[in-house]
Amino acid sequence: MPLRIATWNVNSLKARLEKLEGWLAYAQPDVVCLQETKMADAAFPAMAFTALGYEAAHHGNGRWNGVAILSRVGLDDVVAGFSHAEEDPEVESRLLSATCGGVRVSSVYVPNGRQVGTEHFEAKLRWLDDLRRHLADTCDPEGKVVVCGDFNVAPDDRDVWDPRKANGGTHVTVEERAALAALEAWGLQDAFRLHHQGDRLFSWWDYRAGDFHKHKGMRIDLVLASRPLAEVCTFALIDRQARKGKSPSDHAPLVVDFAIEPEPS
DNA sequence: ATGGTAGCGCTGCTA
Repeated sequence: MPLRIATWNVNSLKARLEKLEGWLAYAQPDVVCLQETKMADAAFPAMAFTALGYEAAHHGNGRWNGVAILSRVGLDDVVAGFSHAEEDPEVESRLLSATCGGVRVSSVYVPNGRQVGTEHFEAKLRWLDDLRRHLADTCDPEGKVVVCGDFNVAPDDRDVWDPRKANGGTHVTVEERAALAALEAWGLQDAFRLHHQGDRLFSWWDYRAGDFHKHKGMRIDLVLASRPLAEVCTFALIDRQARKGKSPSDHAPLVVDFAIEPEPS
């Protein structure tokens, strides 16, 4: 059995818990990275996941952001935030790391950036660079490392519904793509692209204006894998079914399989 | 079509 790792921006764990529970039973992931739980740690429904066989860790402050990792192959050495916490960017709770079955897993929720040219956009670029530094400080790219989450960057024009219309907006700028490329240059590969080369294979669609049904979205949810894992990546799928039905998240989950045996914790 | 929807939580912010 391969090790199955998934990532899903659930856009409120409280609103999505029932849907997530059903999806876990259906997709059978070993490790799940969640983003936008919009929850405080005290409200995290750990018991719901325990009942399904998952250990869980959460890092959230309440109303916005919030990340979690669920694992049924062990959950050790949990760390919230960056290794270098000079300016304490972790007030926003966008990064959580843990070792699961011998894989160093990070769940990331990269800042949206709002508008190009604003302080929020600059903060997004700094955050991506902080993530690169954090990984370089704490991980070996020749080891088993995955960085999973909502990167709020569409890696290239195939990942945007209309590159011409998106031009000038966030998620598609040269600067954001360069920051993502710098992460990859450290030693990570976009696992989805190891198995799919097509365009318009999106993971997020705006709730507004019926964008999902117009196929107007972006691929911004990624699993980045170090070389030893990328070499044994056997499967990758964006589960569009989970974006349908009653009360969906605006993101679909991404599922990736690696042909490795989980190491005991 | 510079609109539109969802979540949180109670007013407007974030996405």
